[in-house]
Amino acid sequence: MGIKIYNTLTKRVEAFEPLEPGHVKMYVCGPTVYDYFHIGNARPFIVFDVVRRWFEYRGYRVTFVQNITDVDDKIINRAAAEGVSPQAIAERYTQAYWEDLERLGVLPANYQPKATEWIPKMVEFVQKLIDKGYAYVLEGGDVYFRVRKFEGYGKLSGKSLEELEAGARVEVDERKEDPLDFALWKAAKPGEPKWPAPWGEGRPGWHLECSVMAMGLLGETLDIHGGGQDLIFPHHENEIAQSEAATGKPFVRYWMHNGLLKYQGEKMSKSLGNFEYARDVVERYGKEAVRYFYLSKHYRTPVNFTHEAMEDARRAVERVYHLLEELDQELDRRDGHTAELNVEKLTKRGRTYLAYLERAKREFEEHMDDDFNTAAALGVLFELVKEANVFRQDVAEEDLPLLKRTFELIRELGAPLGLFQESPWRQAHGEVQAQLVELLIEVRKELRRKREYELADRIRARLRELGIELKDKGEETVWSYASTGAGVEGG
RNA sequence: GGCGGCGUCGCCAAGUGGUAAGGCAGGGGCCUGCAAAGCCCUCAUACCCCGGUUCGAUUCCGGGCGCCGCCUCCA
Repeated sequence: MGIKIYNTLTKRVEAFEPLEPGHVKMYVCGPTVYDYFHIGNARPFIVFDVVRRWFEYRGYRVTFVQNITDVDDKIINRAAAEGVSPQAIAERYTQAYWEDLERLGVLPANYQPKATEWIPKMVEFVQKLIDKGYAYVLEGGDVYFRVRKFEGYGKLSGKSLEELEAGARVEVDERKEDPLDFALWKAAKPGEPKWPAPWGEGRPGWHLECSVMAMGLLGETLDIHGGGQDLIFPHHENEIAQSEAATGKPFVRYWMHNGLLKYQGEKMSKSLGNFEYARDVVERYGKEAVRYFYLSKHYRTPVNFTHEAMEDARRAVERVYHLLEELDQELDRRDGHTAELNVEKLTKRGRTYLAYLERAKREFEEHMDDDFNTAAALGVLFELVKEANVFRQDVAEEDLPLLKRTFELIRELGAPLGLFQESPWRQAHGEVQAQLVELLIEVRKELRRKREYELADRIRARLRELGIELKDKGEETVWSYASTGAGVEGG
């Protein structure tokens, strides 16, 4: 039935058809590298990471571009404040950006172009707009885009020129032909980074880079362009104007915008000062809790950040890992890892359960296809966890392959969400350590047999302090790495 | 003021024209030497309010109220 997407441009959910069959070309606005990104900034990174993974899950080839804005007022200001070069700031935070994405489990984009590496292309692009009469040069060397000349300005944000004019704030630059016009090129000021251009040295305006790099890497018409809702106006509106003015072709076919993160009821924002760095939140709750936190909501709705919610998310993720661990160890105990699934041999109960597994998978996929409804999909996944927990209580020998199938299915469905792929078990921490733990379990088993509970409990308590959790099941004991703090993440 | 979004259990959050998934928290029980995990039972009868359409609306329409975002750099 295919993937459906809510398109900001049409304000409707539409069936997705890529321009080139089987190949999705998507672009998402990346960071301005002047600081670590905050937990709110992490939302689009995670959301579009999942969009990308879902297309791949569905068999599409995806070319995903995410830019890095490494020349900008904020970088220049920060550099001045620290007394270092803008380049040094940009390099430092570009590096940090990559590190943080990795910590969030976000797959790297296929292309991560830096604005400073595309300046000549941008200059060409501006020249083209000037030649076509869509842009004009002011005396000092600033170049502006002539908004009124572009028919359809406002189609993305739903704004009319009249409204915009009425709402226009006091305009600093009186030399502009029209208050609505926006900067394509900023003339160099003393001490600022600058590049040569036919109309004078300077640097590109913010909107310009996205258009130039997106079209440079993906072609004149993109399938998908994404970003936060706060970018709809003016950023994306301006991108459309300049791109379509230059090429005469539709710039983007599906515009996707994620909702924003609130913090204590207000928008989380650097300028308001009410934010927490993504890296700190990941450190505290683990990457999967952060991903779960976002994915348990629809990507277009606003969400409120609280530590309670992060803690809940952490526990929810833990619940799934507990099941995986139980399944794995049950398979170990009963030599079930190699058993082949053969429907003929299953018990009646097993067949019913298998049918359920298949239905769950289908429902999960349908929800994901429906405008990436990760919240509903996760609902299906947790229902599966529940059913699996019931099923595994009493499994006939013939049905053992279903335990394996359950384990695999959770991994399979978790993969496009970037969840449940970790190994919180022994292999994540090395064989020797695992054998040591098992040795202690052996000793403790003996102690319990002798009813020397005091010592047995001390072993359990001390291991707990080391992040290793023991759970007794009658005579046997299963163990896992505890997930408080960084535990589940393999810490 | 203009544009857009949102208002579902204590908290988070899907969803549907025929009385509502899931997670977290809570209560009772089973299991256990104890614990942890798990299981079973329980946990929305005004789905913001008021009208309307309908045999029937939380779901559609209209009007309110409240909250949020954008209109300025911002994911």
